[in-house]
Amino acid sequence: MATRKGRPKRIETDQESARQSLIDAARQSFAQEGFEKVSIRKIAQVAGVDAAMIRYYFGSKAGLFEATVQETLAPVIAQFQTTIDPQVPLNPLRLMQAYYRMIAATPMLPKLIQQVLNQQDSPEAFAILSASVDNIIKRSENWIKAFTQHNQINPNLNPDWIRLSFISLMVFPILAPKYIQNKLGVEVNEDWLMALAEHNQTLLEEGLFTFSNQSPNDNNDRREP
Amino acid sequence: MATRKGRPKRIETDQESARQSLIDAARQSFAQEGFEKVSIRKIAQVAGVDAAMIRYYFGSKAGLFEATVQETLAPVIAQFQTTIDPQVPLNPLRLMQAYYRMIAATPMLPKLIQQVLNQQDSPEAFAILSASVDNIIKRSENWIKAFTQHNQINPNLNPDWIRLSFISLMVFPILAPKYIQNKLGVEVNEDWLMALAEHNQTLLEEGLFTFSNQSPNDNNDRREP
DNA sequence: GCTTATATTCATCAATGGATGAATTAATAA
DNA sequence: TTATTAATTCATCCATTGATGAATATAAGC
Repeated sequence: MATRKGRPKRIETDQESARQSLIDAARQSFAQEGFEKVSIRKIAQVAGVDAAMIRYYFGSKAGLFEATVQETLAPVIAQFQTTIDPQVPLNPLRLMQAYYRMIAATPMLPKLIQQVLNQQDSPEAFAILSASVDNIIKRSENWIKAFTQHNQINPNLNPDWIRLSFISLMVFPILAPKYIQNKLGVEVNEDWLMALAEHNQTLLEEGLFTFSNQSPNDNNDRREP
Repeated sequence: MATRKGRPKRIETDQESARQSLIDAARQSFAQEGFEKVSIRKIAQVAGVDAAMIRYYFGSKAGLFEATVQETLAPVIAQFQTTIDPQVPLNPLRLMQAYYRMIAATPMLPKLIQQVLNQQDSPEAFAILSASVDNIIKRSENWIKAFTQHNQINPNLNPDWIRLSFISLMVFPILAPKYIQNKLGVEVNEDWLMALAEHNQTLLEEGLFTFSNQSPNDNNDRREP
């Protein structure tokens, strides 16, 4: 931004502060290319700022990642947590919708989360995430237990894995590689995500077929007896 | 391996060739840490070989990645393709089982595939993969069309997305970050995967609940009317 | 046996990347 | 007004990395 050295004159236009520009550029770059692949020089260039500003504001590249993830996740997770607030029992559809609204508002979130979860860098961000995950897991345990006790869950399923199934349906579409997303007609925006939530719920409730207990084999399938 | 310079004496023990050691080390390292993160020196060290061997056999780091992915994928994909051979109509359960057998035999495959699909490096490997994906997508189209024409698919579902659902259930568990896998009790070995295949199929066929069309809300759920 | 091809290590180069201190300019406090 | 603090660029250092050209030792062909 600043063309010459020294502290820039205060200007009252709406251009972002250098710090914020860096966070924005970092969020974008880290999500797209991953922590290792992007250089601080590239990020600084995208932000239109000298690379030394990263040290000034965040201490290091890792610090920038930390701050980026935290400032991106924190508000959105907080919002998410209130949406599924503990006063109201956990409802899978509502959980999924809350999650999808969160994603729609910040599309690069999934990739960022994936990175935090994979490379254990950024302990702060990891703490935020794992706390949220633990919360959901914990509450879903009660949910499943209640349903199991009332024999409402299909006895042919492994009850330990229905959370896995639920999360698979919920998360994979928005986490899949772009190539796969294109092949499968994935389009991450609010409308599409809300429709997918309905689709997923219907699938979980009713199954894939018109007539239950019908095998999904091909018409002329010849399987071993 | 060789301690001193020059071509090593031929030895009849069963130790691998340097080339093979490199491929093995690379497969391991690339899958665990990603292309950018691992250095050729690290790979060479794991392989017990000088880093210059990478240039000698593969030309470059990218060449090593290419060769690694190709030599890892090619045989396994070929096997996979025959398992779902075109003579026999595509059966989802069989497809999933074939896929899981492939994964069980080569556990680092999913991460490798993910990398190839994400970073467009390694055009050869990408070609192998996309050919296989295209094949499956194409054949599943027929499968879905047939079912749709006979009104066998739940009309409340979006037929364009049932492949997405299927693949979500199939792929996410083995692709999820380790942290999530642990939380959800994922354990990638043949037995577990085969059981998961059954679970997934049951879920798709019958849905989650004992009584169809029952809403999965909490008992005392208070949702907006 | 001599020559050529093969397989291997070693030393090093050039590029890239992250980190850092200094210089510079503006805002703010005393 | 002056001294201090804040915000910024610039030049540069140092480590890591991928690539490369020897040098060296064995195997293989004639």
